[in-house]
Amino acid sequence: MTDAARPPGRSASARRGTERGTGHGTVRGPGRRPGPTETREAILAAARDLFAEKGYDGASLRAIARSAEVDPALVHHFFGNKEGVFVEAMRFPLDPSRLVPRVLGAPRDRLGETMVRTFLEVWSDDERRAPILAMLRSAMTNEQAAVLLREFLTSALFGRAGEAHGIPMLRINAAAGQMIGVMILRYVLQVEPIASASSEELVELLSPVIQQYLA
Amino acid sequence: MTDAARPPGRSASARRGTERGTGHGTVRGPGRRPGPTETREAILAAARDLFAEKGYDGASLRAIARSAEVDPALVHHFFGNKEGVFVEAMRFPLDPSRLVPRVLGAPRDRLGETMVRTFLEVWSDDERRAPILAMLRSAMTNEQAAVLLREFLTSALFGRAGEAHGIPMLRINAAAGQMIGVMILRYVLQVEPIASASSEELVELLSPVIQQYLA
DNA sequence: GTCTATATGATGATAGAC
DNA sequence: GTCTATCATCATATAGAC
Repeated sequence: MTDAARPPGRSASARRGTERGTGHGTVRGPGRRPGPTETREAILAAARDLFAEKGYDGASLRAIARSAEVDPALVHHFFGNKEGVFVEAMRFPLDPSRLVPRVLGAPRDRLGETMVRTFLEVWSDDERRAPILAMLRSAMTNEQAAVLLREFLTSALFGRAGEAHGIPMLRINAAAGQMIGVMILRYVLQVEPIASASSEELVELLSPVIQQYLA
Repeated sequence: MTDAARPPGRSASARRGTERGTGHGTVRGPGRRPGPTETREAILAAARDLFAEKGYDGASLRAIARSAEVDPALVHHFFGNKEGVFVEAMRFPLDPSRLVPRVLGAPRDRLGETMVRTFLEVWSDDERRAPILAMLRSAMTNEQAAVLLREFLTSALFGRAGEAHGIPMLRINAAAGQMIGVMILRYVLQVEPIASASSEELVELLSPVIQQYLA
């Protein structure tokens, strides 16, 4: 179902406040409520966080509803089923059509550094890390999610990079493996000292290796 | 409502399908059966497989019992609770006191190659890959498992390597990240072409990088 | 749009019969 | 040692009232 029917403008509402139900702080005039816009987004935000933390199987619809402070039945109402919530929450985890050209558009002798910086930039940002972590965690134990992530990696990222610059696919895989592995150690397992290392330290450490793979 | 009559679903006492044997060829005289040895091991074998496939949270005790063809209550009888099964199944996923010296005992100019070969050897073997995959999958979504794996990595593997050879810990982390990331792409996500690459191809591809980190 | 109520089934765990 | 029976809790999903 498309979100064709959106109420115009007007975003003031006490929907997600600390208290719900009777007695909002904001006085609302007569007329219909602002519509599903806010609730829908609240559910998606909660879903992204929970999928990121627990993976697809570990994040329950009820927990998502609880976190978004809505009724579990509403989640079904908006998205049909759990898979619907997931694919919607995973929409545009990152935009490869922007990121890949940015990395590969760098001077040939700085490909490695640029890729490392791009990776670190995305993973440092909570908002952008969440959907990626969600995909990764889900793909580790859920076959459907694994297929989704594999397709995304091969066609949207690796393929785009390979055909445009003639870099052997195996080397792209190795470079990606280096970055993914480091991100898991840093952000998931939180192994020291790499978890606390600064971005600059990591750029210095990893750039030569990625450069070696890509050039 | 109490569902009093639950169909057992399988025949009375078809004990084990695969003959796991006692291991020693000695003929046993009359008397009582060898005890719980077989059943216990069967449960652990099934647990290792299921934890490897689904991770800690995804593998249920009932599924483990089903796979081992024993009653679910037996699992509790032997191991107390789910955590008990897990720690028992994870006993000696690999022996760091053998592997680390083997890698670091190599000639200095072949450290990288030796580490890559050791990694590939362990991961290529289904029996040895299973418990590692189980730990990794579990650690991705379960905090307790993550602590377990982090402790194991830092103290048993990285620490041992670092203090003995004066290699900066951050470089060890980076090398481990490279190998872990590649193993995930190869064995979990099964991204091509790295999933189908031969061991020799990977040795050629990865050894220089690991060498660079460790030397 | 929102919620109550409910159908249906799986999970971890325990008590106790043989 | 092995199993039946049961508990309390959680899950996904649906039907339908307001």
